[in-house]
Amino acid sequence: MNGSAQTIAEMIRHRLDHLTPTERKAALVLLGNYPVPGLQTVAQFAKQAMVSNPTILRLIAKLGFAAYADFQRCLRAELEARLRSPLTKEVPVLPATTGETADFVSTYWRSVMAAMAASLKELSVAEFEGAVALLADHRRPVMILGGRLSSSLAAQLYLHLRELRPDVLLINGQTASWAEHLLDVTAAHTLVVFDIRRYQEDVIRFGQEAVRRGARLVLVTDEWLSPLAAVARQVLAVRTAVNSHWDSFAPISSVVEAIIAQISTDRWHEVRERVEGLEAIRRDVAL
Amino acid sequence: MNGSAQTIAEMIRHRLDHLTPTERKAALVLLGNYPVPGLQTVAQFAKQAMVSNPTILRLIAKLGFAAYADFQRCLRAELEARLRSPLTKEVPVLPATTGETADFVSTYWRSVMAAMAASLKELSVAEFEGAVALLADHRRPVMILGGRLSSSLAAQLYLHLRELRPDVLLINGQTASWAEHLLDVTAAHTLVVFDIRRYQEDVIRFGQEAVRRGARLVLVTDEWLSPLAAVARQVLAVRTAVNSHWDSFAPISSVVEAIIAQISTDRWHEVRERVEGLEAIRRDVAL
DNA sequence: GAAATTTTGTACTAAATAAAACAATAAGAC
DNA sequence: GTCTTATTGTTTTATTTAGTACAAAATTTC
Repeated sequence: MNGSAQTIAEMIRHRLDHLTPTERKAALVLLGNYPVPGLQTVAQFAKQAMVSNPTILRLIAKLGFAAYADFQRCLRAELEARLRSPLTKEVPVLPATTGETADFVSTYWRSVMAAMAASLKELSVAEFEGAVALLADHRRPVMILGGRLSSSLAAQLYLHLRELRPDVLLINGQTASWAEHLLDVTAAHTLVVFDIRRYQEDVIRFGQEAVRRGARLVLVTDEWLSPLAAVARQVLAVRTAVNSHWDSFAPISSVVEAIIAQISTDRWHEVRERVEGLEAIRRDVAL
Repeated sequence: MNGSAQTIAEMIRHRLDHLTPTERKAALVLLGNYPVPGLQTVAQFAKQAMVSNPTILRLIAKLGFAAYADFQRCLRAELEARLRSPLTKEVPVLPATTGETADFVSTYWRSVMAAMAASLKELSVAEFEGAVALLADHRRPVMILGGRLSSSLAAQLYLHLRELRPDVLLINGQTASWAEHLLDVTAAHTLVVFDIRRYQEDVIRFGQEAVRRGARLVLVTDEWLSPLAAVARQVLAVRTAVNSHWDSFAPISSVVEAIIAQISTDRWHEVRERVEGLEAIRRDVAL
């Protein structure tokens, strides 16, 4: 068996670009509601992913498994480790290194830091730089969209990016009103979507339609990858699973800040001018 | 099909005394690390439970399934529902030290992690717990306010806290419209303010006036402390200074999440009921 | 634009699996 | 202690399943 401690989900994400289009389709279905599709028979998995049986087998082979049964065994082992704590039980306590306290905040904090560390390892520098290039390009108007909970992250990017450049739009409010924004999307646009579990149908549809209209999509998502990963130009995936019933936004927040920081550094002369201009205006208006 | 409202685990527990000793043995193995044994083949399951194949099949039959495949389909459906829900717990992943790269993201990321680590040391557990107590108290309506950039953090707290309890209000929009909210503030209110450098005059005035009206103020701020610290009941201060022209929100975001996590854990029964109720409504409205 | 190569699906085979029939064992009744 | 019944395991049989060979299609290369 492959001795590495990484999950199959991570393996897939890592090799996603080395897969053929159809294989990627199947892989994304698996990640979409991981790991259930992989627990079915090859035929069922293939049907769900709308590919043929051999494609599934080829995918599994590329991941380094000698047989489909081995792959399933692996998935079940992961699942077992992951489900070990039932809902009713107390939140597991992380091992505290000597001298450190074991209160709730500290424990939680450490699990966030663990997620941050894991995210750093998994975040693709190439994807990140691609996203920065798109967002730093003033000729490309930017639209930003988030889900029900992740809309605060969309807001964070919006509020900061707006300081750095013009033509930034935050899509919020009722879903029904999104149609008008979609109508305005052109091939010149860059769309940033925040989509983390559970992935939102309306957000996904918006992203897909925007891509169909030629926009370039930057997707910020969690380790299980939103279905939008299939059509995104750049995928920024981080670890959000922490010691809580809710996902942590800290790693995502850091991605947003890192983008802002990189743009600020790369184009500091422009940015500085703009920020100073903004402050002057605020000062004047306040009086 | 069977009464699909209950899980297979519940079905088994319910019928445990009507099973033969060997069947019970198998059933308990299944419950032991549910649902993984049931996702294997009959032979594997039987071997793990140290019973014969037909015993497994008889057990499955007694649970009301016509075929083993049906039973597995059911288990997978359960699993899917369980893993998709925000009620799911994740096992935290611990950081693994690795060869360090020196690209921009990595460097930035490390400075955020340093800020996180510093924040953990400086964050007062007593202040945190006091804040949680205030926000968990349903008799106290909550108002949330953020500054120009930190309003995304206010939104984050609002979006999550709203999932856990009623009477949560986010103050946004134009400064001029804040007056009406201020008028509604009573001594029963808890006000949460996010104020980080550079501290905003209007936000500070709002906080001061709210305290004058008897509200209790929870202040979330940076290491340099907003002037509001003078009148705040609880001050949650974290390190936000990082390797950038802008402050990092990750530590603040983590404070927000830690509050949400603590409330979710402490009052899990209430919270679970509420979250399930919300999901039911969302499902219904979607139709 | 034709040839070569890669990608993907169809048709088939060999192996494993679920399920049934039957035999053996254990438990309980009288 | 023998008979009856309930319980469990062994063997066998159809299916289903994973896996393979090969052809079609799509893509790339020249």
